[in-house]
Amino acid sequence: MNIELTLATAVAEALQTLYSLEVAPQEVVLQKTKREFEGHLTLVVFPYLRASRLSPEATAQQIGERLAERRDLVSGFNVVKGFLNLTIAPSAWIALLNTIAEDKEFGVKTATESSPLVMIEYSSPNTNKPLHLGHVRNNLLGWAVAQIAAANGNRVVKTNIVNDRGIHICKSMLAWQKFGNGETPESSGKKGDHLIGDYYVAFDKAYRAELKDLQAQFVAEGLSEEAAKERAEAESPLMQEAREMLRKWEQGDAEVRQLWQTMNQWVYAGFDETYKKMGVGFDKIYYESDTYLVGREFVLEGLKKGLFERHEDGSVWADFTAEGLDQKLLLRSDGTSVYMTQDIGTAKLRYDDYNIDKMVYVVGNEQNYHFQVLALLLDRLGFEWGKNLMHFSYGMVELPNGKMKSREGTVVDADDLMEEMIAQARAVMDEAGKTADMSEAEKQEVARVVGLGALKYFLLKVDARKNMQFNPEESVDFNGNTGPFIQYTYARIQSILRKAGEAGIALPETLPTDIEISAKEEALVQRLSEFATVVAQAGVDYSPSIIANYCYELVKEYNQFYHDFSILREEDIRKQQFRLVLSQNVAKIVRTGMNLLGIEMPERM
RNA sequence: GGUUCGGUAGCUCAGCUGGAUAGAGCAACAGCCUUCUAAGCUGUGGGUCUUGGGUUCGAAUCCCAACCGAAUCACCA
Repeated sequence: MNIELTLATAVAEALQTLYSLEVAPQEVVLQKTKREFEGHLTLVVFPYLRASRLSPEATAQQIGERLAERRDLVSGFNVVKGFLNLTIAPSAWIALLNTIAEDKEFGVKTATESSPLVMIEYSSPNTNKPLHLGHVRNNLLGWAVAQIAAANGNRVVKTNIVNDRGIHICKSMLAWQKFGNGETPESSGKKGDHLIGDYYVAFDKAYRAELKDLQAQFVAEGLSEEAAKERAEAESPLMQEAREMLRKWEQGDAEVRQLWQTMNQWVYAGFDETYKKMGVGFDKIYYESDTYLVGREFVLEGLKKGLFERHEDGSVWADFTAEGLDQKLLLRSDGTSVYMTQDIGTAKLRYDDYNIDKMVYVVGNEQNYHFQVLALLLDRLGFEWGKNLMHFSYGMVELPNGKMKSREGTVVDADDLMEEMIAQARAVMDEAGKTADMSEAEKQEVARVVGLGALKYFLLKVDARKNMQFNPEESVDFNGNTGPFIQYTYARIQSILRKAGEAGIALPETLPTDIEISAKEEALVQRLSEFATVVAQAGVDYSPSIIANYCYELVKEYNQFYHDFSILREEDIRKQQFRLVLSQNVAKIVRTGMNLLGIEMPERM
């Protein structure tokens, strides 16, 4: 039962009989009737005027009369200029609600073995500092995109490439050796990622102090400010030590490797905790320390095949001037890998591990250029999905006074943020006092679900492509277009259903189609049925925000309904049953939608 | 400068495969808790959809240009 398609087919038939016009039902555009007009679906007849050779009004009237013959479907119509507003028969809405109700996974398609395999890379952290607000947006988007892809019948592999090697981790290691006293997560009571992050900051601080001293010294020796700065950067002992450590790491120096292993393990333990709290996870994790050499070999192979060129100093480049881009460095003159090389290596390993049909990289928009080049590179190297790779590019999260800057201490830490949201949810809960009868454990669980729901919804409701503003004060608002508002409505529906159950009200498997229902109820059923389209659309556009906004609109509409109709006090049992089934399905669909976004729903709040 | 992306209410954002009088939330103001959970509902005020052209029955939506903002164009990742 699909009203829109049935109606579109009827319209196509009408166009055929009336005007001998061949139009596929899929091409017939029926839009939702605007609130100010009567009707459910509207056909814009302007496109058919050429065929009808009549005025817009007359054409609409003619098609309307034709459609009105389908009494099971259309109960009336009206014409406003070139707009044919069609009113769908109440029985059709009830039948539609029945089909929605019997489908436990309405709007969601399941994958089969032959479904396309989509690999989604997201998160991709560096191991030298804890996750911050920017990562949170990445993780939530990545998880949601994966869920949506799966809901559209794809096989999905969620992957993470951990940037576990390089100068950045050496800085933390060095600082830990030089400035620390051998503290561990256990001894310090800090999460591993935070501990390492602190040493990274310590390195940076010491390095800057050192640079400043050196620069002053060189200026005193007669160099200009600029030249002194350059020389200081080149000669900084701390940085040289870090580089030396990286060299040792690459040579496999046992001691350095040991330290590296230990410290990375601390960080992973910390990340795991954060991921778990955030509710995200991965099917397969790759480590850059495993992939960077693969990439190098692959580039050298490509070089042999003449795909790339070697410059005099020994560096290897890919030339994309023909594609309108620049030359891109692939190997440094000393033969070591760069970022791009590693991505090639990772791609190669993934291609060996999985039969990937589509690769999606969830990475910030500051890397748009990188992925443009990577697509061309992979294509040139012969990866079938190379040119079809999708860079799911999202905008930055800005604070009210600009970007997050670690040096200014304005970085919003992921762990802190989640804790604050949960604490805030708890405070609101306690103040409202509705959950006074809950156990402490239940209260904590509800606060967790609501606090995280607020954060997740806030970050996902905005179009991913856009930069967005995160106002720490406003974002803890739980009123209006927020996650908690949606969760609250859901919890209320659950409450009604519980009470109905306690009162012994049984819900029929199938509602009879001759119940009298109101326009608001019809509109709600219509809204519910749109969910399938919304999920499909979100799958095409890779857009979690479409689902978020749909959930909000559905819930908002339900709330108005909720205030207009009492359900448990309704005397007409058939009407009551209809409303209960309707509410139940609103809850079901909202839960499905929110779960796609990684947002849990509380049974009470 | 090149490339890419954005500019919608005081603020944060929907709407963008062209359709009727451009929508929410926040903030402001006025109402609604003996009635299924007030994290709610109702109402009021708030807009030359950056600007200028073009396409057409019709443009916030598509095209071109300008202006403003962001990102990027490293032997960093």
